[in-house]
Amino acid sequence: MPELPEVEVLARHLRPLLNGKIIRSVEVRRAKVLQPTSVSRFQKELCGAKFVGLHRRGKYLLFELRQTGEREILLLLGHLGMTGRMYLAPKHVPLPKHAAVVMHLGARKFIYEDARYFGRLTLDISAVEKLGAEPWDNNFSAERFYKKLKTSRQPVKVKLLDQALIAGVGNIYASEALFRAGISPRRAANKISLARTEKLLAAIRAVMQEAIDCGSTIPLNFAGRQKPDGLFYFGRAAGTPDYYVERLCVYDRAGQPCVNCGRPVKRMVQAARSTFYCPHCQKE
DNA sequence: CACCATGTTCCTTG
DNA sequence: CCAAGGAACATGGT
Repeated sequence: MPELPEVEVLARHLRPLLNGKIIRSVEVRRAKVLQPTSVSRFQKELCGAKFVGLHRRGKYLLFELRQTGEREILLLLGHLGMTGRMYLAPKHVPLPKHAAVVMHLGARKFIYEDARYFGRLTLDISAVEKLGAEPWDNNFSAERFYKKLKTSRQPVKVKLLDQALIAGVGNIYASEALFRAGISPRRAANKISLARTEKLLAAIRAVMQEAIDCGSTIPLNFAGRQKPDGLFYFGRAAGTPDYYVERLCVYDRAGQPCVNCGRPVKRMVQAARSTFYCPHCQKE
């Protein structure tokens, strides 16, 4: 469930649940997700530690932990990959098939499960240093965005997925933001005007903020495995009965009418990923 | 069986 | 050296 808005909503959900909880023991069922941290080091560092904070950076979660009586804060980095989930469950419930890491917290346990094991839960936090700006970072102006885009001839859609440029945009919200800004996904990054870049940055922020608001409003079951559980790509804001009615404008809507002009939404492949767009509303 | 999937990293090619 | 493209990772859904 993994672009910036989903991770942000998850962080807000988990923060109060984990805060103050002490890790009694750690079960690693798939060592791959800890890499390059070893299972023994992971267990040694985490056992007895207390959760004292939780932050999001891009699509990453940063858990802050502290051993009793110690000053130093230990950082644990989480990433959900494509199919990762993190949630708390009562201690006695059976583990899901793809549980990768389980932290026993007493009455409850913290579960990281991931059907495809593309995600991470590791003490190696080096990935965060490589990230670009947060979309709302005051230091990240349209001018700076524009200068970054100037250095590449790649299609703008592909550049939006570059986490070193701007952190947190994934395949769904890249298409949505470009539709919102009226920019063709095919447009070369270095050929976008400053004025268009301003529209694009505003669109990215708006699309992300609306998704966060949506995810904060609709009922979510983070432990569930049904389609809308813990996800809100397909949610509609406010707790209306039809909350999983399509909310996105173009993503996964190939062949359906554009919400703007009524002409069919198209799908194409860029850098081996699907892009959805309206050829009429998004000119080159 | 074929093809698709919210992400990142590594290898190859030009 | 760099940018760009594609495969790999591993599993499940349609």
